[in-house]
Amino acid sequence: MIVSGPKRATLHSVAKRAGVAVSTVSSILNNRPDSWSSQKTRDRVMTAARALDYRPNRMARALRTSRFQAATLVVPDLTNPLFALLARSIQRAMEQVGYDLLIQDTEENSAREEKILRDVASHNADGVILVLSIDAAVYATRLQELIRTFPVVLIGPPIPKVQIDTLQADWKVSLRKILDHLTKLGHRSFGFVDSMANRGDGLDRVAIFREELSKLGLNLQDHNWVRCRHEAAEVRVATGRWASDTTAGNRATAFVCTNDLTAIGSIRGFLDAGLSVPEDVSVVGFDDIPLASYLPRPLTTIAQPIPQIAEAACQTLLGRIGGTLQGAGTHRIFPTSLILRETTSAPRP
Amino acid sequence: MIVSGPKRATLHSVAKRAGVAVSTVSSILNNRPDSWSSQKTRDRVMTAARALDYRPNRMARALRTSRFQAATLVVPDLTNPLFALLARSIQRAMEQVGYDLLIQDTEENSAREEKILRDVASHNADGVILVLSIDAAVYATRLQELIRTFPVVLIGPPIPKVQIDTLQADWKVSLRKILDHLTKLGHRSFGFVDSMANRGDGLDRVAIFREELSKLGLNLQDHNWVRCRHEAAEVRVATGRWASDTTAGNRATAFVCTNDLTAIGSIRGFLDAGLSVPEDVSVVGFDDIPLASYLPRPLTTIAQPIPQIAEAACQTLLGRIGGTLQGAGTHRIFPTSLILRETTSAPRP
DNA sequence: GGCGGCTACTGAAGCGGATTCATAACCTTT
DNA sequence: AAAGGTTATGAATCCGCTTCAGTAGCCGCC
Repeated sequence: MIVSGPKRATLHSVAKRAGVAVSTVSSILNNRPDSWSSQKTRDRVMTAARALDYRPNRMARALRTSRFQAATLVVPDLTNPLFALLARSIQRAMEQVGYDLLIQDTEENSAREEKILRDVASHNADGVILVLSIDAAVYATRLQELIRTFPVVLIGPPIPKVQIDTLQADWKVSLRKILDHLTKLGHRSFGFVDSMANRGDGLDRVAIFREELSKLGLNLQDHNWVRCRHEAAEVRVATGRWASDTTAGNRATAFVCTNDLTAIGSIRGFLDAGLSVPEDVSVVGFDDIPLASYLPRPLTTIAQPIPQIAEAACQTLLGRIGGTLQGAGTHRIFPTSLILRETTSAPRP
Repeated sequence: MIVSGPKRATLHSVAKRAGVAVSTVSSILNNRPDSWSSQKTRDRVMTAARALDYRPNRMARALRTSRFQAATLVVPDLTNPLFALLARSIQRAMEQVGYDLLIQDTEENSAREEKILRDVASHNADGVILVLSIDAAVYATRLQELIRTFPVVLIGPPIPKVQIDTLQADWKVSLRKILDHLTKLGHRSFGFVDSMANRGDGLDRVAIFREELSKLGLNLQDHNWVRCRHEAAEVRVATGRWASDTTAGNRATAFVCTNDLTAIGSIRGFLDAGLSVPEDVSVVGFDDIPLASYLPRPLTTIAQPIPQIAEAACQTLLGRIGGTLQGAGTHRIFPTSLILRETTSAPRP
């Protein structure tokens, strides 16, 4: 259990063993494009490096190149499988290029989020991929300032007036797919469940939902708009309350939820209230977390192309870090697909 | 979007502005216990630092102190809320002491796990907290060698002959609690569902299960031992197969699962086969993930004290990193509690 | 008044690797 | 064989910070 083991090999020790200069070793090991050292020297150096099990000291390298070779990922809730999946994909993409990934969980706590955002530039990382839990516009000023000196990529909708790179799933078209599916089944009265009313794209989402609804000549009635601040816990209560509210006319026969966890909570709430899914209410989720298919009633939901989003986010961030990507913020939207399972059916006649 | 902003303040620039030496600034900002500088100088330095928005360059500090102030966490599956929760708790504990947290997900892939283990010491981190997905004994040699030069803490059962620090939940007592609860309900025939037959403590777990069972004069019959390599997907199939296997005598009326995800998959399998839970089979999980209480049938399960385990793991790791903890590996076991919900009931008469 | 003992601060040496630039070695060419 | 042109090599410097030996100034004491 001796933690301070034998001295690690350094460039210097490799150079000595190979009988060449430190700089020679450095340029050979990093195979610098110019300076083609002779094959002989090259071999000598490689052999020595291998023999000594040389690994560059990342601290020294970082100091010299002012690059950690690491990035930070900030998510609202690591516990949500969607973000875990995102984290996994991003980590995979990053490790391809030798980057480490730091993960910060804001736990959907805005004070914490603010703090993390303030300090994000003083961690062992060269840039950050951000998924915010409250409306990103709130941070407009801070972000504007941050990106001046630190590479940032935002997964979420663009922020007006802020020149930041963004990536997001196509919520509008997703909604269109959902509504198309539900109306074909015969639904005419829709509800919306928003588990994080203060979520980054929260307002945006309902707004677009309303817009799509209106194209069908429908609208979202207030009593069918169920919202609360957190995940499953509160959603369950909120949908339960909706279900037992007998006063409201024109009750929704199908609910669209902003994510799968919310959908699961909603279903629980409906069940609590004696409503069965999908017989009494249809429910559609968003994200297609792995669990969605293993629920007693496999969830109909929208799948996001997480690996692609992750990959693109990394490329963008690396572009900013390396300076190959410059200029105005880029914005990308990714297509989604509707996964039909068992929580949607025709409404009761 | 200018990423290479204005030059950040350095110790040197702060020193110049305050009109003192670099070393003075350093010792004041780190308020070194000795060297009580005069209040006057202290103020001057603080003011200058604030004015310049000075933040120590972590790369330089790391190089000098040969400490990244960061740790790695390796988990088998970030997607499992248990590990997400663990990651969150560890991150919280680490940030208390100014440490960053790197997260690596082995994705329950042993090749990947092996690779991660091999490279774990060459990342931007000072130590690692390990949760393995396959029997840790497999890595005995590698781990033995690793801890010679790199601080490691293992969350899981101790490995024979390896002097490594370990922490784990009390599986034996947990089982006792589960069996106690189930036998009181009248169950006499038990089954075991192991979703990761190759999981670190896998063998260990069945062995202890058998042991506890034998204390009650019972035993685990082979056809009631359902196992497979992965989570929900395979479990569902496996339990479904069990359920439809009519040839077996003395079929289990209650199943103990090694984790909640497995329990959820099992329930799904039973349901598929037309068995209802808990009327036909009782099911007990392990972990008490947040979702457990929101399932249509809230899950009876064992809760682990994740925050405490996380905290202790961090303390241990930091102790090794800082050298305050030395000598033989320490081993800690944490108490768990049985959470009674709705997936257990008396067996059919 | 010279000496030791303080206090309050300073100077300079690295940490390990990247990079620049001068020099050395080698090879053409005339 | 000397000049000219490559290419290979190594010494020096720097990155920003910590650390520690050390100095200057001051006080009190025999």
